[in-house]
Amino acid sequence: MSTAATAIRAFYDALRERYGPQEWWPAKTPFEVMVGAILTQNTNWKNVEKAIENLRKAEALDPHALRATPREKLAELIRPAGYYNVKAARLSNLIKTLVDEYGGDLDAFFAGSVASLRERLLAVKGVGRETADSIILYAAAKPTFVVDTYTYRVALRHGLISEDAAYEELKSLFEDNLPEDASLFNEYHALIVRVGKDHCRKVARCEGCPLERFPHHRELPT
DNA sequence: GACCAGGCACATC
DNA sequence: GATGTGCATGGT
Repeated sequence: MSTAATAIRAFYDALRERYGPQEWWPAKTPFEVMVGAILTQNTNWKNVEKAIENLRKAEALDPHALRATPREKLAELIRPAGYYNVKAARLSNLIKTLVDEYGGDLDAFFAGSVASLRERLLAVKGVGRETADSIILYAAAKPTFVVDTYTYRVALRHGLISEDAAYEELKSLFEDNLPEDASLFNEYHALIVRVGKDHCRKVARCEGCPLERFPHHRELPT
């Protein structure tokens, strides 16, 4: 087995042992996962929760209701999540596709291969690679590895990648060295976010990190 | 008051 | 293809 594969698996074991199952994504339904995936772009999850709660209270948290909500009203409701005008437009784009082309039926929207679903999602303006992968993994429960800032930081700080590693490179690093299993990808990404929040922020607190015994403490780019 | 947080599209070179 | 910029709230 390659060095990378050994490290990827050892990291997982160490994280899983320390933290246990994460039971992601923190949402009640696949549709809420989709909404949350847009709202959490470059944004603290706590703020997203407030926005989702506003949508719920306004009874706008389902495909058809959200489709019928005017842009300005939507922006107002999701305000706590920040970038509210941009996100209202992005959310509208995604919901418009879901409702107008798939009748608001998530199973229909999610049908087919991971590759085809990913293309379908990336065609929506406002859905980039991380958002698409999050929806595929956490809403559709299909195997794709989600890369985010935490994935990058943890992998860089612990010597798995170089500073200029691209998204797809990081994604392949995990996918090529793990069995193709949606449950495993789900758990692994959630654990990375967990250790990222606890220990691997821009200003790292490496003491007590479950990955402490691995090569670490490489500086992050500014 | 600065810094940070589970990105993305767009302009420009 | 790489790099820079606007978008915005709420917690530390």
